[in-house]
Amino acid sequence: MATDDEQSFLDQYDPAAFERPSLAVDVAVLTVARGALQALLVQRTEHPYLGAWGLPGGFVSMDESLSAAARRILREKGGLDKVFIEQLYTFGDPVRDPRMRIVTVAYYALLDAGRLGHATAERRFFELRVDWEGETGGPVHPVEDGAELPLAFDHADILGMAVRRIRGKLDYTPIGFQLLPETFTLRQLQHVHETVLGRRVNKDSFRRRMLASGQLEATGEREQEVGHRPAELYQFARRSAI
Amino acid sequence: MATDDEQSFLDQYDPAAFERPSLAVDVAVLTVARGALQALLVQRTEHPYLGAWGLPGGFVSMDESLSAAARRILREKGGLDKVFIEQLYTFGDPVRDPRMRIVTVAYYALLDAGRLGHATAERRFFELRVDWEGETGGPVHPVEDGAELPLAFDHADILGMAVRRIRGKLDYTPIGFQLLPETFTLRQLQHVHETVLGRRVNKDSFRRRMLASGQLEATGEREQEVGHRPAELYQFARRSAI
DNA sequence: AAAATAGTGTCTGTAAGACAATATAAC
DNA sequence: GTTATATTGTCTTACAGACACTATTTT
Repeated sequence: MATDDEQSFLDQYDPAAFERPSLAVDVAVLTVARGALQALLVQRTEHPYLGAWGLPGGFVSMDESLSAAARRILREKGGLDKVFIEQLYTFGDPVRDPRMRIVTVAYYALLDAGRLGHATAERRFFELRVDWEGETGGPVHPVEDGAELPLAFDHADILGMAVRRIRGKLDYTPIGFQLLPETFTLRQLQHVHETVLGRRVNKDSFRRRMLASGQLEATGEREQEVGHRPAELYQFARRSAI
Repeated sequence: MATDDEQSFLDQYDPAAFERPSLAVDVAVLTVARGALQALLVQRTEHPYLGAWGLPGGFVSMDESLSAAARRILREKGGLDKVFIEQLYTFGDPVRDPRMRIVTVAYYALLDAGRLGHATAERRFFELRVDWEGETGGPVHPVEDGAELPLAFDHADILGMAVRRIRGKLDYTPIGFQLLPETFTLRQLQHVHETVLGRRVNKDSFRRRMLASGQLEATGEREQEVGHRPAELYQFARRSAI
């Protein structure tokens, strides 16, 4: 394929010739649990921000794609496998890290509350406080005992971006299902939407809209032992039917 | 601010200790002209893809932000200043560049057709062919004399992502105005929307929706010498009034 | 006057919000 | 039966699409 010219160029090319930023990946792992939006945080074991909480992250290896790096970090630092991830935004302020120039490609991951894993002293989920409506607003901080927890680096900005993104996508794409187990009731789905959006939604139109969307498939099963009339269990409709 | 421990850590940190990808920025400059969506392409003067057309791009300097790099590239390689830009997506396939590992942060820029600058042999706008509807679909190629023009690297993927992004944002954010001069008629705005979306839109409801959105401000002026009843000229309503 | 597009008014269909009525489980 | 929520049906309102009609400019 390559011409002689191009081959000789490639042979002579020195990849180390120029100084370059480091490249990292950070992942905002979000879930809905105990009626609130929550994010997975890990306690830093290195400088800078030693001991502070932050998003799981790490450097991109030379031979892995960005999404592969995100999945590896989720596995290594979050103990999580097979979760939904999507690229969020790339943060490249020259002074976002005091050590050196580090550009980070942020991803977000969505998880149903049944798969949180076990909390440890240095890795657990924190409730998020979003003090703005819709997609207006800036950083989002976790709270602990009612107090805002400061985060390392610009990770509160990354969480803010993640919340804006999923609020925006919730009504147009099937990401709400990623926050629920395999089967769920319409009430559970509505509850997830309300928690993510930070506002109540109309029950009747939510129900009609979801059923009309073609994204839901009735399983014929019903929820059990709920102290009232049990609701039908649905699952996310794979595109196969379309 | 830094503790003694942290200071000594920072002093000893060696930024060159690990191999890392190169970091570049590519910009998809889009405009609507001659009834079609167009993109600015430059002819490559180096290997790889010597002589092929591609998006203007370049490496990120150590002390500039990503958006500053995008603006610098627009100025240096596109001869453009003060244009609307927004981050699009980061492309990091390990083999997207045959030379070495290069991760690129793609931006898109929107320009009104009156500011295209003068075309040169190695830098000009090409019409884009989008052969899918809505936001479904993959790469987008430029066309020249009816034939698809192959692009360097994964730049057709970047153009595809840019088209999906602006189609999705058009109805919710005021990006349509970025593709028009300071003042414009409702027909011109509708024409821009139709060209970007790749489909006709209903004139009456478009007009009602735009006027009700509060994003438009009548100037009191009218278009001149058009061979029919002249339309009112509008401008994008700065948020000042809200 | 003819041509062409701007702009207004009205009707219809669709979907959301509101609310009432009925259904079905646990207790 | 009581309680609590699921599910269905109906009415109202808001808005998009469609279409008819009037307005205003150039030729």
